[in-house]
Amino acid sequence: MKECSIEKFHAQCPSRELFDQIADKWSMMILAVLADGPLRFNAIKRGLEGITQKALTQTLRKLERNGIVARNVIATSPVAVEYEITPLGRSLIEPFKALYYWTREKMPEVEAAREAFDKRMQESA
Amino acid sequence: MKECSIEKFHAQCPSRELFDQIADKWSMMILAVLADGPLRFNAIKRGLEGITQKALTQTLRKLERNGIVARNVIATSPVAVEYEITPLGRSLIEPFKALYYWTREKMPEVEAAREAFDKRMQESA
DNA sequence: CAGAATCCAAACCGATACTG
DNA sequence: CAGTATCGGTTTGGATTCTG
Repeated sequence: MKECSIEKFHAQCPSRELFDQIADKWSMMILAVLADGPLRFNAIKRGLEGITQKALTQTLRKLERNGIVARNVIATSPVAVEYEITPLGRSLIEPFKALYYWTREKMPEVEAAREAFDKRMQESA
Repeated sequence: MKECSIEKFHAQCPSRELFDQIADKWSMMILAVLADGPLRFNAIKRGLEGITQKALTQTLRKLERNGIVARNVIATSPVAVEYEITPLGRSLIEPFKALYYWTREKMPEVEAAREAFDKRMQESA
């Protein structure tokens, strides 16, 4: 594996590959939803409007594989499964929150930029 | 538009929609590459191994529309186009860097988790 | 409840060719 | 140089159905 820096991202860089995996919207949102404590499958689903069962399952598996969430099966009937953030996953919350708060704070500026852009495009068309 | 909090992401929440747009790997990587100063199209491309011209164009347009990068056409022959981070975009670098450094720092833990997970899967199969 | 399996449409993706 | 346009191929995503 090649090494890589923040200035130059090699396709084979292991950090970059991990970056690709965690930097998707559902991963971030699931972590946010789990931040306050463990939740069961359908509880997570309820917290993430718009996610399908399939996408949730896939993303949870990915997070589990990367050691970011833990999957605990509780042997009741019917079985309950609860998902919990690991300590590793917890260390990821701070960076994610900063990003999320950025979007809330900068929304007005972004909206203005979009309007200006769309107007420019419209004029040149 | 519905409001939403970090605990509950509504599908129509404007912050969430913005979040979806910026939280993709190429956006983050382009910003990192531009962090030290403006670069021209092909220079950015050289910094991002694996990106296609199409993906780069699309991502740059998206970033431009959201006010994160500025596109400056320099009227030479042939024309030169340089991309530059805006102040708004610059405010996004800190959160992104934190995320990137996380991947570098936690890589060993993640690798270990993956091996353990794959072993569990293999055993149950 | 917590998924797995399946199917189909839609989005995306890279490769190629072309342009001012 | 900095793109646009196009075209299969593949992946993705949603909806639905089924199960221990």
